[in-house]
Amino acid sequence: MVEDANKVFKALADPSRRKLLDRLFEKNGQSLNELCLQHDMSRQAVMKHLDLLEEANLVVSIKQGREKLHYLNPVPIQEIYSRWIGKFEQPRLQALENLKQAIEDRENDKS
Amino acid sequence: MVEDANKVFKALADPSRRKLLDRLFEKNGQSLNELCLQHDMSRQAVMKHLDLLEEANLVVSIKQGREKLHYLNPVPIQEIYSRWIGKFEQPRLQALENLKQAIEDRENDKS
DNA sequence: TTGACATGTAACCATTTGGTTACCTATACT
DNA sequence: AGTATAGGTAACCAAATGGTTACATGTCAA
Repeated sequence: MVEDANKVFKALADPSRRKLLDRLFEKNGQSLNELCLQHDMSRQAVMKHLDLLEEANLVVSIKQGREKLHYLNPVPIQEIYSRWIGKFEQPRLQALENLKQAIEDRENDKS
Repeated sequence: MVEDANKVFKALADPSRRKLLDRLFEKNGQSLNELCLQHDMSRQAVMKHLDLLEEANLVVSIKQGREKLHYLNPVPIQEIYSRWIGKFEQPRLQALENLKQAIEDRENDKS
């Protein structure tokens, strides 16, 4: 599966969708209606958000009778971390050092 | 500084802005014009993206003469990871552990 | 089989977003 | 002083986004 990082980032960009992930984190396998109870918008709006989360592969759903149960899939988040975010963490201290140095240089120019 | 996670997520949601961060990762402290050379859009558009990155505190800039130099600030990304993303990773490792255990159990049943 | 419930689809709307062009300001170089 | 260079502001535009309402479909249970 070639995961589309852009879809994941876009999906994570909206607070309502992050809240949905939070709710699923608290209780996995909730139905659409169940998730709607905690969100102050129409069922259809919640469904749209869930669709985006599914397209980003952050949520997996299973139809069970007339209900559709939603499960968290943490893999894309982990992939984003290791492939994209992690590389910023390692040089973090060095970057801060460079920043500090740049500021100090500027201060020296003033005096 | 109470960092606004929403601004960070929104800033990271656009591929052009992630590319800007990537360019700064390769070479820190670039000027606006320098960054424009690698992006197929107007200088003003790049500037807007950099403004958003600054508002999200992902980039810090310093005016030096007539140039404005841009530096990467990895702190918000690290904070997002530890506060929000990390909590999804931990259960994932647990899930993998469970899977590993299940496989080992099955292997033991065979023997 | 009929009614209630859970989900799906479609049309529509306001606001945000990501880009443009045109013009303005500030600094450096001769 | 005058010109080139680097950056800033503003008005504008098309498309994407996040929501709505109205209606349709599928499933359970009496």
